[in-house]
Amino acid sequence: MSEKTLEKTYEPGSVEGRWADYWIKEKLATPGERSEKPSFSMVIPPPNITGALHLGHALNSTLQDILARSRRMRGFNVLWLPGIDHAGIATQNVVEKQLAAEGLDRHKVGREAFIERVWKWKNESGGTIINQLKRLGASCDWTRLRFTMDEGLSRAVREVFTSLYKEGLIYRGDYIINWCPRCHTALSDLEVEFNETEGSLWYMRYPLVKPAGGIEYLTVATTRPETMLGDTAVAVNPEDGRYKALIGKKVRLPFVEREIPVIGDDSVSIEFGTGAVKITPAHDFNDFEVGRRHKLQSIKVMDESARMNENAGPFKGMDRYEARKKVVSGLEEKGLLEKTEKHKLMLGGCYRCSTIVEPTLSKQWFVKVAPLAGPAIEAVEDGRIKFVPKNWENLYFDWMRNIRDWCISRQIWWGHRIPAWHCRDCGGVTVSTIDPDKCESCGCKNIEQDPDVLDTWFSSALWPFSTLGWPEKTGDLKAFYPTSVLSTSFDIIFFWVARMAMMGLKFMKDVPFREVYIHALIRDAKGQKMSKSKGNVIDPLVMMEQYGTDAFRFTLAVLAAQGRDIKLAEDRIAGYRNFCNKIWNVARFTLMNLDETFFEAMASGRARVDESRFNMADKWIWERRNACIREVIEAIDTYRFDEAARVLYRFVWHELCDWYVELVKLDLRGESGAERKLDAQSTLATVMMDTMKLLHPFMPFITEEIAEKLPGHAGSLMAGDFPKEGRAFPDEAARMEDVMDVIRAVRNIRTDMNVPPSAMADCFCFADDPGLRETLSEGAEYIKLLARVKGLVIAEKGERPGDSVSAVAGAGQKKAEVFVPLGGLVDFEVEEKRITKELSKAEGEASGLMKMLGNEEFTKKAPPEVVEKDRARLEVLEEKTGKLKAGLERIRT
RNA sequence: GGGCGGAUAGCUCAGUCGGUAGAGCACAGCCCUUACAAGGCUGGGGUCACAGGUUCGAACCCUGUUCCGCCUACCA
Repeated sequence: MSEKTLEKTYEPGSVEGRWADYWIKEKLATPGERSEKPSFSMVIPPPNITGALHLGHALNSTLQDILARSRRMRGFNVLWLPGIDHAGIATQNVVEKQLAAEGLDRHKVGREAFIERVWKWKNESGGTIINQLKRLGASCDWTRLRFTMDEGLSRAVREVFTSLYKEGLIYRGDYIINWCPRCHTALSDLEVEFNETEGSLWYMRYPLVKPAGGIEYLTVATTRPETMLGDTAVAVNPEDGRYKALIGKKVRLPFVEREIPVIGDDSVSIEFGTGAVKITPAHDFNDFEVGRRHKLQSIKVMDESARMNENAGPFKGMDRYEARKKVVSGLEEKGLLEKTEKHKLMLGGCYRCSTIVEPTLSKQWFVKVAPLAGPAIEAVEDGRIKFVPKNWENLYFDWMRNIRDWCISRQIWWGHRIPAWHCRDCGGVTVSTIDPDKCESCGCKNIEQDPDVLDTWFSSALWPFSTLGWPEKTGDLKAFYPTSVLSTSFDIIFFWVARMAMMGLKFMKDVPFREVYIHALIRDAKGQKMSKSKGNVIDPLVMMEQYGTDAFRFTLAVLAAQGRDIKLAEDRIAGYRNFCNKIWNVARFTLMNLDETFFEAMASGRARVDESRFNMADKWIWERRNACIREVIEAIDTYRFDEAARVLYRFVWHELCDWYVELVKLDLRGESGAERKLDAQSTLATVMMDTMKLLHPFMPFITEEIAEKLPGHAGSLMAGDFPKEGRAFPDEAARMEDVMDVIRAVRNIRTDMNVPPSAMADCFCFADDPGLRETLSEGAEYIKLLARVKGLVIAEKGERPGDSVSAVAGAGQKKAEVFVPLGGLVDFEVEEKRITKELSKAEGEASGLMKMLGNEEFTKKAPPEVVEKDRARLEVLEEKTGKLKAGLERIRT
């Protein structure tokens, strides 16, 4: 007995923390400085500093960890760089809430003190997700942890901003942007989330200044009546016969009594509404464009909180929704409201606070995207960046080709402050990487830095090179840029992938990553999106606590099929918890069977696995092991994590545990001699260790815990190597399968004939093929042990034993007829049914094959190997049906 | 409106070259056989959404239909 015994069940809670700490303490995820090994690098998609680990993070981190650990074990110099982003708006919201609780607000506190406060919050409670990732076992290089507001990364931001500005790719201008009236900041197009809402369409009459041809007024339809106060035109389609004559005429805007022109513009749909559209350039994206085309005046009617301003006449001071009601009722009183219809529309809300966004004219900083997008499109077109699965490329192209300029300024304080200084004297703008002390234009010192900060995604776009030290020319950049792969969710292809591609190509002259793996989205068991409001959120930390991190990780991996959403049900995790326990117990079995003699042999080097000393069972498991290694590597390299996990599951449970462990028990008992016992122990121990290595990228904790106790292992699996395929034994493995088939056939008979498991049976195997007889003789002890057989006879043919039940065994080329005598216990009726069933199945299959082989078209046109395969199959089936028929004959006579 | 994806066992899903439809879970029967009852053995269960087409042969390729997701869009 080994001293290293295991508990009967696996207790993840007691081992996970120890290993997580150990990996970090030993810095096992830190790549070698000057490594000869090929590089493999990834940057983590930086989670928000305000965030907690959710299933999306857990999935993505698990998959990345599988990549990182397997590559590391396979001899790559792996860098997986972790970090977090500063989440400008979200973080500011958190701290503003704190201030509000103290009866303060950021304006009372002041900019400098406020930012200090945010840093304080960051240091105290920000980035909890980092610890949660460590808990998940993520093998990031924690010594390289980065934060978007770090000094180095901030320098990269300034460098990029300045460079793009000098090149004219960053500009400042009056544009219509999405404004959040609660956060008081501009939002980029992507930060607005649209939802279908039940609204109304109001039909409003604008009186003509000079009624003509009996027409008194023009009716326009709108979903936002309050914006009419800022209307500066009414547009109609120039092709619209109804209104053609009115183009150039004027209408009088109710309430504010402004005279505005009727204009012709192609963008107006003739069919929708009345065919006449009110134009509010200061509060609508489309109207803004129309306004530019027709050089219309823009009149803002709301302030930064979306309250009506001085331009709103009698509605000044009202909230926009109150104003809407008052405008509608006012029009009604004047008889200018024609009708109201129910109308579904898409309303945009702030992605941080869901407040309905107000399109507003405002002075903002923009990145001119088109010149940057071109090269980024090309990089995907010519394959320098590959998407997996490939169809996501379409989404990328669509967006990149229809891209609008990116609004990068935010009216908040937490973030990278825009490195632009405005001159109070001459109005000139000075943009610089280092704080200037005078105006570039007039040389005066009366300058002031722009108050705005940059969109958080601006710094995230630089992440793949800023984290490696850019703009310094560092060794890390040289070794790890471009990164090998970026793993992320499809919903940030726009936010992040596309922008990284643009910035990487612009500033590094190379793609930021060679492959982009887009993982699935996790939904609940019913296929619904998880959300706090629905209450169907599964907390990964709770799952890890309850079922063990390894079980949880394995579940995520096995569900991560490409191109499909993941429906996560808790009982799946429980299922893989059982798998962990199975692994634990086969390890337990192994350790229980490695005795003193074995350890002594180990010490003297005699217990090394020796392929030339394998017996039939050893060769079979070795063959399966080789296949497992091959298939796992192939699957991981093509991002088929589900396939890899399935292969492992099958190997461990159905090959190693169900068969090899049962087969090897014979030799472990010492009945085949001490030498054979030692060989069996060596094979078992080796296969177990290899199994731990194979599983390690998926289940890092349990595998380390077990490997530590297995003989001949020191240190960590993580730092060790990955198993390599060994010698192949295809023919020997097939022979083992023939033996297994006989075992299955006997078990089958036993169950069907209700032979109690405790009763031993006799068995006769008749086989024409001498090779098969030899195989079965070699496997005789296995058949006895695993099919619970007492007396076993193997012969070419013989007297059919009396009162026996028969079956035909063999998945291989040749069939054996198996008889189990049951004394007086045979229920011939049951037996007849059994055989008839099997016979009809075989005959059905055979007749299908015969029909096909009888078809000349098939034999002529199908590839010869397919025809040959089917011929052989038919032959085997005919042998089988013959034997079954003979069996039936015997029963009936 | 445009685009993408899906429909295979009771459930969740694999199925890569077009060549015998698979797994896990669930279910049923028997079993506490010394690694494991979070287990073992055995079994039942499918018109591959529907209709055509291509082919010797289709779950797979093509066309159309139905249903279900998701993403996008300036019909105010």
